[in-house]
Amino acid sequence: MLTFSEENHIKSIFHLSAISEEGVSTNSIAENLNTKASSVTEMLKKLSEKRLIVYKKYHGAQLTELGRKTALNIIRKHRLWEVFLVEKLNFKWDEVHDIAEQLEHIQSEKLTNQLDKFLDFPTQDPHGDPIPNPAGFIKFTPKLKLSDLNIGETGKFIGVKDSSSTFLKYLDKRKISLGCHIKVLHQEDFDQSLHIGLDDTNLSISIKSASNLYITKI
Amino acid sequence: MLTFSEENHIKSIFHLSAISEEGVSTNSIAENLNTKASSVTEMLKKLSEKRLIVYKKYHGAQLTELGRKTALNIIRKHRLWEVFLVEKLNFKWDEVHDIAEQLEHIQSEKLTNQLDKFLDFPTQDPHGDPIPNPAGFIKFTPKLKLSDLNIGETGKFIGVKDSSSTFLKYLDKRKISLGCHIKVLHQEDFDQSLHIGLDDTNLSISIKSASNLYITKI
DNA sequence: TAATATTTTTAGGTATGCCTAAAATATTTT
DNA sequence: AAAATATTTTAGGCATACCTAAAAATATTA
Repeated sequence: MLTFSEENHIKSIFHLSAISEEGVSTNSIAENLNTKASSVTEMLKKLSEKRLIVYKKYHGAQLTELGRKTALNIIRKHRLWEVFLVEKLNFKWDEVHDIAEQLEHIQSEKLTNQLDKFLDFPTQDPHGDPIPNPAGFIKFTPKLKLSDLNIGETGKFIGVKDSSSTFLKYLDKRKISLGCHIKVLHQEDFDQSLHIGLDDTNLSISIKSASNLYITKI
Repeated sequence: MLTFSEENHIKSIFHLSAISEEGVSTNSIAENLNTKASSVTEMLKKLSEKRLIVYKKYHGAQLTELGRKTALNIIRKHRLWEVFLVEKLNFKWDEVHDIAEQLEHIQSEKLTNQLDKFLDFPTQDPHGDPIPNPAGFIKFTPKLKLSDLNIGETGKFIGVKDSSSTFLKYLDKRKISLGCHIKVLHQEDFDQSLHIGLDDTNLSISIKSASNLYITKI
């Protein structure tokens, strides 16, 4: 049985591992968890004793197979709860994270599996991230961007890559909101900008903006 | 924001208050929470400072109005989650308590209210206990026993008063299991024993046993 | 490669929530 | 009402999970 803090550290190391193959640095974990490097060092020693990570002083942490399984189980729970909140309780995409952060720590394998069944075994969470199966297997599917679609295809807007407030305001102004359906109508040759159909209106967005929008094909 | 431990103490005091009008004793709380009297004393001081209880040294604790509201909110969450687990995730009555003990601490008013709506505003949990409304109002309905039914009425078996293993074995042998429907067919004059209909079989049980079975009318 | 800068660890401190044992208070019995 | 018993509080410890500041190790750069 792990504490909330231990679980959060494991999860953090998992997410940060995706970025580089190297050990995950103490500072990056501290930053990710809004805590201090010295606190992380203590925790790394503990997790190492519990065989969840391999830790060498001054050289960061790497998850063991056990640690990876543990992380994926937490992520599985997090994402299943997010699906539940959005699909069953009518939450919006951007409201679910904090609640799922709490729910992901609930301990009951049966609960997780029954929830999975109740939701009809979803493969993605509301942000388009894959949901690990009970064995901790995760299907790695690179996130699709709007700019990856071919002319004529339609996508559902599920997230942003760069979430700077300037960009979010840009989206607001153009009424591009989460969950809306976007059809790629045409691409300009000279600047690669895209003409897109959104509800009943057409508009044009730069290739830079288009590659900042995550979508799922529909 | 209260810690899990603070919430558990508040809940414990609420449940123990139902028994007597007096202040709830340190020892009874300790026993209820599987902890020690000295730990409870510390906590009572803290809860008193937070205006959740009135605490006088050596004379136990009583909830303030704020404390009562707090307790009822936790109980509301606990019971709503129990309904969710039984009705939506197919848990059995006796499997839900430990999970609900965890879920009752999740902080999100919106979550609680959306869950309430999703479950179609249930008024009772799977054990027949009433669910407080968002304002902390609880409809006190004395638990019905099988012996309270009139001849011809049918009840759903939702719990036992005395849960001694001899009694549970007695129920097992007679195939009286949680959730089953029991119709009162006839009462013997000389010993008040009841003839009851259970699925396709009839059987006879003593008035003592009948007043040990909690039911809801259906 | 030596000096400097950055990162990480260690050392020592705090709050929470638990514990045991001893002291203080309340209750019951004689 | 005094003695015996039971309950409750205080005092002092322990583990977790945080913190700051100083020391140690690593990385960078001149």
